[in-house]
Amino acid sequence: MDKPATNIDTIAKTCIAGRLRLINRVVSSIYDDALRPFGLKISQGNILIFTGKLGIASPVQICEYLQLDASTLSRNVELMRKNGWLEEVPGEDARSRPFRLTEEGKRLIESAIPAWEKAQAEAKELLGDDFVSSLNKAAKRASESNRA
Amino acid sequence: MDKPATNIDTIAKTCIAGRLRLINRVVSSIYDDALRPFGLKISQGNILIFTGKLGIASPVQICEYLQLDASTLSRNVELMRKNGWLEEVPGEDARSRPFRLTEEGKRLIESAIPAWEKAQAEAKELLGDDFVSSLNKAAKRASESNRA
DNA sequence: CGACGATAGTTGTAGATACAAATAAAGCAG
DNA sequence: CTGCTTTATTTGTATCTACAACTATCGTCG
Repeated sequence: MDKPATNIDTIAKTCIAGRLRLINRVVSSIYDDALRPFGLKISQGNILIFTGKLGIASPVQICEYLQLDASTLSRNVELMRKNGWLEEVPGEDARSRPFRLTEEGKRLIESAIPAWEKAQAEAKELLGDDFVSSLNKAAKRASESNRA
Repeated sequence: MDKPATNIDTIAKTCIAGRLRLINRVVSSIYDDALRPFGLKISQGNILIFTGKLGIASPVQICEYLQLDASTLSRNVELMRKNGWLEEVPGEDARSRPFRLTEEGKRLIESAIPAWEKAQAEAKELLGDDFVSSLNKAAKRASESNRA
């Protein structure tokens, strides 16, 4: 009710961003470790997955879904294209550079699924059911937020 | 009960790491925007906060609390030292390089608190109470996990 | 059709992040 | 005291990330 003076200890104990970033580091490392044998990191893995879901994906679509900066996606796509996992698809609008999974990209995903399942189980175990169940709703909200 | 074949759609809909990374991007940008007038980002802010909490902090302590790689911290500390927010403190063990907040660093934190409060409120509003309440427990677990 | 604003991507720059390898000092076994 | 192991940190390298600025194309209004 009252508004106590915020101090360093309060921030250390309650900062949402700090906690999220910490959890993010730990969880990403779980998935990165599991996917390392495939030369894949979860950052790129999620882009591949959404590309596969869309069939033909435009950068702007992926950026909107994942709330990624366009320049970040651009560089990630370039790397995955070099790896042979994605290929460009010519489209009508010359401004856009849509892309899709290559056959090799599809095979990569298929082969990495057991590793993903293992990481997913480990993350669930670590974070607890409460947190994981509330994650969906929060992610939906965040994905739909239009911060710039 | 049964174990259905995991497919791309399942992963897209359920991947914990993907959701966390998405939320992390959105939430970090809320705090970064709020802190930008101070030349501070939330990544460095959290290190400053924990340093302040400890008084004199060693890299290894901060890394353990925040589950940060030592090399990451090393570079972040170097930047903040150049900014005049942190200073080294000589210690007994010549292997360690403990540091603490400078007066300027303390003033920076004090002045940025209202901006932090604003970002914190915005993040809470965006993510919802369920998620935020489950965050503490999850972060504690993640912080104590000894991956690595 | 021509100018102009909106949309889509890329490039320059910089910080955040981690892994592997290198460096340096402490501790310990003998 | 000497050599080996452990601990603490830094450096090399690469990816992830975003902001600002730039380029190219599209749409539209006249």
